[in-house]
Amino acid sequence: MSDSDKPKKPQLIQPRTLKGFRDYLPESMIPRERLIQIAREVYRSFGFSPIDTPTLEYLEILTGKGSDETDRQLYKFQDHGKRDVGMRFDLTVPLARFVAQHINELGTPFKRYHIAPVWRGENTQRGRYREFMQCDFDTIGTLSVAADIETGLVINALLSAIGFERFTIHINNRQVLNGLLEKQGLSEQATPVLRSLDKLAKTGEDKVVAEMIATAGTTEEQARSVLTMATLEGTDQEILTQLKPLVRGSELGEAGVERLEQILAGLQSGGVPSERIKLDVSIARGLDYYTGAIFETFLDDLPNIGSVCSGGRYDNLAELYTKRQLPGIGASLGLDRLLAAMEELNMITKVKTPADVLVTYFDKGSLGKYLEIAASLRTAGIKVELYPDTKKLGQQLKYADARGFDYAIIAGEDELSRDALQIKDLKTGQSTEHLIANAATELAAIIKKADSH
RNA sequence: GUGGCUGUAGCUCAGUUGGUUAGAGCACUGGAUUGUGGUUCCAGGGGUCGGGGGUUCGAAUCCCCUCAGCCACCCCA
Repeated sequence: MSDSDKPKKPQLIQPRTLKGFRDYLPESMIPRERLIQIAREVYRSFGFSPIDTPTLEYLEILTGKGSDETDRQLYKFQDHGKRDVGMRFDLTVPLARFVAQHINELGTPFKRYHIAPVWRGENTQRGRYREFMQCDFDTIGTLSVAADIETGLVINALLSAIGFERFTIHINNRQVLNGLLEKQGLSEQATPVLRSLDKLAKTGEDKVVAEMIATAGTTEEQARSVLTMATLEGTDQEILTQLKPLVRGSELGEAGVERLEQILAGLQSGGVPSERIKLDVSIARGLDYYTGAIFETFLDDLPNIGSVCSGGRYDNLAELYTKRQLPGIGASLGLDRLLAAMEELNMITKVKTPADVLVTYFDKGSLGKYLEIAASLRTAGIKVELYPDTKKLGQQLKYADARGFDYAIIAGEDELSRDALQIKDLKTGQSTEHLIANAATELAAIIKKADSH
């Protein structure tokens, strides 16, 4: 038989995902959804409302602020109607468009949260993907310090609800930085100066000074004075005291310091433990549009992973799309970073099922009975899976074990003849017999008790 | 976008100076006289050695290209 006569193998397409794009298996999706669920509940508990916007926007909406970086990272193409479109690269630009378009219906202040994927065609690295989730919350249309404080309260509530106890919210105010720059005659070069300053923790003082001289054209003296302020140390109160003379004479700077004092006091009133708050004059965040309070949150046990929740105040969110000035403040939870951190800190229990209980399919003729049992358990709020085949009990339990179920229901002819079933605790291996009629309430109580531990 | 490192089974890797039918552990599927898992034992499925081209009698092994991953830089609106 020659090669050409051999039956051809069907040509298979290699299953693969695009660079920077990921599949999520149940094992990783379950903790992921849990985190998103917690974020939703916390946001809602502060009165933020959910919104969503389209994945695709007109290209001009997204490139409005255009820079080379935008071009490099934006996924863009022409749709079938020859329109130039792009995929959103963050949730802030769509929010700006959204409020410009709907602010009259929404009214101010407007508080929204938005949890959705965004796309950036940037180079991949650990923790940096081309498709990733953002979890933003923002308050639009108020300058009140109450909104600034609330942002910190939300961050505290979020991380606490997720299960973190040891974390620090670093707080700064761009006004202070800008006030100082104003005094130094560096207002024009604010952006490159702050961009350099933001690298302080990473590269060290001398390099930052060198970069400021090189890229922002400052004198060494100017650069040093910016650093003097940025490297102030001590308690929050001590830093505030040292800050005051440094900004004296700059209206902006003085207002900024006062604002910081109010925010710190407010967070305390709001119940945030003082060890979780740190006035940090060195954080600037690269983003140009921040004009007021700035937040970055670090895990005390894993500071190297970077900020897991950051944000800040901006003066004019939607200036590209409307004449109406809309100030606001918001922040974003770094979902991927947080999940990576939780994994590293062993805060994630590995399960492959969302269900609590596996109902084994034991006696072939009793499928109806098993369906009834499963239904009654669900009615009691228990998540239940019914095994679909009458395999040997040992194998069904093996399945339950491998997937991470906590309990199995076992009921063969013997139990069913007594209108009873066994609840087997898969962690301890012990089983108890219950009347079917009472099983749902009793199991719900058992689960509740186990959860509270 | 720039530079460096890596790529053998789903995962972690072994594979002698290029030499027959490419291996192990874990995982997966099934079984160990048909009502109880996480231990053990047995068996099985699964790999065009990332892909393409080249050198060679012969390539997982050497060369080129490409794709993907990791690290650093850039950047992070």
